[in-house]
Amino acid sequence: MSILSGLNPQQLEAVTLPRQSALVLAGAGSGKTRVLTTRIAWLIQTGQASPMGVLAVTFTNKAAKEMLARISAMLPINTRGMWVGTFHGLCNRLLRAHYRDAGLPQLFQIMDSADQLALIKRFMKSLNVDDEKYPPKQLQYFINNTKEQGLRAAQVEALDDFSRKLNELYAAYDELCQHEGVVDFAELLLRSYELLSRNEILREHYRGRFQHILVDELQDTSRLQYLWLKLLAGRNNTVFAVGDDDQSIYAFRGASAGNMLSFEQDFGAATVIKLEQNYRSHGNILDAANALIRHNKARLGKNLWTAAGHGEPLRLYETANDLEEAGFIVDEVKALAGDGVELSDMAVLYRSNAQSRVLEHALFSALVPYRVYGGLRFFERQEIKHALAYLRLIANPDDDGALLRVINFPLRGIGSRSLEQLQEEALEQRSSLWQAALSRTQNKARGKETAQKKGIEGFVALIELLREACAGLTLQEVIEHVVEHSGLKQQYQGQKDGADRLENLGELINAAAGFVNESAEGSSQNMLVDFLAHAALEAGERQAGEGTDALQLMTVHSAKGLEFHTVFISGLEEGLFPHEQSLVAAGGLEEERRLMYVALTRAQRRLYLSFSQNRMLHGQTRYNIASRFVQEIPENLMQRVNTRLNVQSSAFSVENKDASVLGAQLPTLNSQPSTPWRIGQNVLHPKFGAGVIVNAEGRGSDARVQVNFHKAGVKWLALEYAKLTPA
DNA sequence: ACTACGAGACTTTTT
DNA sequence: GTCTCGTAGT
Repeated sequence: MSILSGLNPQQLEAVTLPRQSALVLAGAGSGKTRVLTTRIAWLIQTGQASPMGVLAVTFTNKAAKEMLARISAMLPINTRGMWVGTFHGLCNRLLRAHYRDAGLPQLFQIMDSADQLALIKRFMKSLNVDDEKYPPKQLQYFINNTKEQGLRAAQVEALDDFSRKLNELYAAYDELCQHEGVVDFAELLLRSYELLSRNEILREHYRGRFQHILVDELQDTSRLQYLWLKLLAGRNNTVFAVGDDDQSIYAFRGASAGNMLSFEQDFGAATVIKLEQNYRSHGNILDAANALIRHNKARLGKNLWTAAGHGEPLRLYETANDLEEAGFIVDEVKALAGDGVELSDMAVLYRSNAQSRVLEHALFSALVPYRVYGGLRFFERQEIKHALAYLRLIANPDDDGALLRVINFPLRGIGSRSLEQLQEEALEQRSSLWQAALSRTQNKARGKETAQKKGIEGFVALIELLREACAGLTLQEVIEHVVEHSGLKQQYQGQKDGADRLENLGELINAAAGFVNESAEGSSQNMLVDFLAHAALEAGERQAGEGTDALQLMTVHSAKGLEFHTVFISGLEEGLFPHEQSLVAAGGLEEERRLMYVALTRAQRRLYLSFSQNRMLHGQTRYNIASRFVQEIPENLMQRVNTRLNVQSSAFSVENKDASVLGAQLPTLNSQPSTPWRIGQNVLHPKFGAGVIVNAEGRGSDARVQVNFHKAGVKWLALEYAKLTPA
C-alpha cells in the first residue's frame, strides 16, 4: 500500500510538493504530523533525499519520538542516522561534534532551568548584587530572552540604567558559564548558531548535507531558532514548515508567531497550503472554535470544517463555587464512564495548576482514578538531581553547581561558614571550588588541621575514590556505584519518605540501562556525558501511573497536541481564563483566546464548559463572572445544562454562606440542606465547649467546619470525627 | 551546623 | 491553600 493513500487533496499536495520551500498552515486535528512524516518518507522513497540528507526539527522530545516512530512505520530504514530531534537536541549534537570550534570543553554540561537559576543566585551573591533590586528570576528571564533573540551582551543596546546593569550581569554570567564549562538551554542554540555563522567550512558542510529541512510547530519557534534555520538553509536548501498561528500559545516564553508571517518571504516559499479539514471533532465543536478565534485580529486566517456531523451541542454549566464545579465534573465523568467512555479518553482542562487541587480532592473522594500532568518530572526530583550531581562531578569536578549541591548532602558537617571560606579561596585563586578544596587538602597534608577542613577533605576524598572506582565501569555500574557509595542510599534508607526516593534511584539505573541500549555505540566515558545531556534535555515523564485507565487532568498548555473523546474546560471565569495577568501584556488577550481555541479543539465528541461564581484562590474566596470566551461562542451551539443562572443560590449567597452542602448529595442545584450545620450555628464540643461555626468546606466524609470556640479559640474540625452537637 | 518557623509569592512551560 | 526561601533560634 502506498504511503500516500488516504491523504486528502491538500495533504497530498503538501506531501508531494516539488523541491521548494513551503509553508503548511495546518489547523488543529488536520493531520499535520502525518503530512510532515509522510513528506519525509516520500522524499526518501522517491529517491529525492537520503535519510542522511534530511533534518527534521520539532519542539518537544515527544513530538520528535512520534515522528521517528511514524517514519519507521512507513519505511524500512534505520532512522538512527537521521537528524530528527528538538532544536536543543540537534544543537547539542552539533556542539559535541565540534566542541573545539565552538570554544567549549569536550565534556561541557547542560544546565536545566533550575541549575541555571541556582548559578545566577550564586554568582549574584558573589558579586554582591542587590537581589531585591535585581531579582534573580528576572535576570534569568533577561538572559534567556536576549539569547533567544540571538544577541550577546555586547550586541544589546541598553536604554536605561536598569537594563544596562542586567546586561552587565549577562556578560558576567556568560563568562562564568564558560569558566565552569556549563551551558544553558538557550546557549546551546546561540552557540551553534554562532558556530555555523562563523565557520564557513562547517556551514557549507552541513548545508551540503541537509538539503531537506522540515520544521514542526513553526509558530512556536523563537527568533534565534528561526535565524538558525535560515542559516542552515542558505540559498539552496528547502525548508518545509508546518504550523498553526492560531495555536501559538508560547509567546510568553519567546516564541514568535510572526515567524509564520515572514516565512514566505525569508525562505522564498512559493507555496502556502492550508489544511482545514479536521478529522478530530464534531461540527458544533469546530464551529465554536472558529467563532471564538475569529475575535482575534492578528491571524493568517483559516476555517476548520469536518465531514462528520454536527454532533452534540456544547454543554455549559454554572455553579456557585469551585467545589460544586468539581462535584458536577465528577458526576458527569462517572456517568460517562458508566456509558462506556474510557476514563483515559476524558480530560479536565484548566488554565492554571492551582485549580487541580479541588478537582483532585473531589475525584479522590469519589474514588475516580485520575492522573495529573504537571509537577515534578523524573530528572527534576531531588534524589535524582543529587545522584546526577555526583555523576557530573565524576565527569567534571570543576562543575561548581554540582559540587555545591552535594558537598553537604548527605550531611558532612560542612556549613555555610566553611562554604563561604571555600568560595573566597576559589575566588582568590581564580579557580573552581573543587580546585580550592583540593589545594586545601594538600595544605592539610602538610600538618595543619581544623575540624572544618575535615568535612571538605572527606568530600574530596570521596569524589576521588568514586572517580577511581568508576573508571572502566559501564554506565549502569557507575550509577549503581555512586548511589551506593556516595551515601545517598544510606541517607534515604534512614528517612521515612525515603522508600520512594530509593525506588527512583533504582529507576535511574534502569533509565541508564535503557539509554545505553538505545544509543548505538560510544565509550563509557562519553556515555556518562551523553547520559547527563540526555537527563538535562529530556526531563522525563511528568508522572508515573501510565497504563491504568484514569481521568486526565492538565493545564490547557499541556493538552496541546492531545485529543480526547470528552473534554471539560473548567474555571471559565474572567480573571482566571483569560488570566488577569495576561491582560496587561501586549497581545495577551489574543494569546489567551488562542489558548481557549486549543482547549476547545481537544474535544472529539463532547465538550463541557464550566464556570463558577465563587472560587477559592490563594486562600481567599474570589467572586467571578463568566469568561468573555463563553460569550464569544454562539448561543445556538451551547446548551445550558443547569438553569442556575438567576436562581439565588440558597447555599452560597454571599452574606449567607452556609454549610448546608456538607453531606448533601452533589451537585444538585436546588438541594435542600440535609444536615443541620450552618455558618453562624452555635455548637457544643465535648472537649472545647461552646462555640460558633464560622466557616465550612468539603462535603460528605471530607466536610470540615471552622468553629470559633469561646474558650479554645478557632479550630477546624472534621465533621465525621468531631463530636459536635448543635446548641 | 542544623532546624524550625514565618513571610511572601503564586499563569501558562519546553528545552 | 501550599510551597519555597531566608533568618532566627537551638
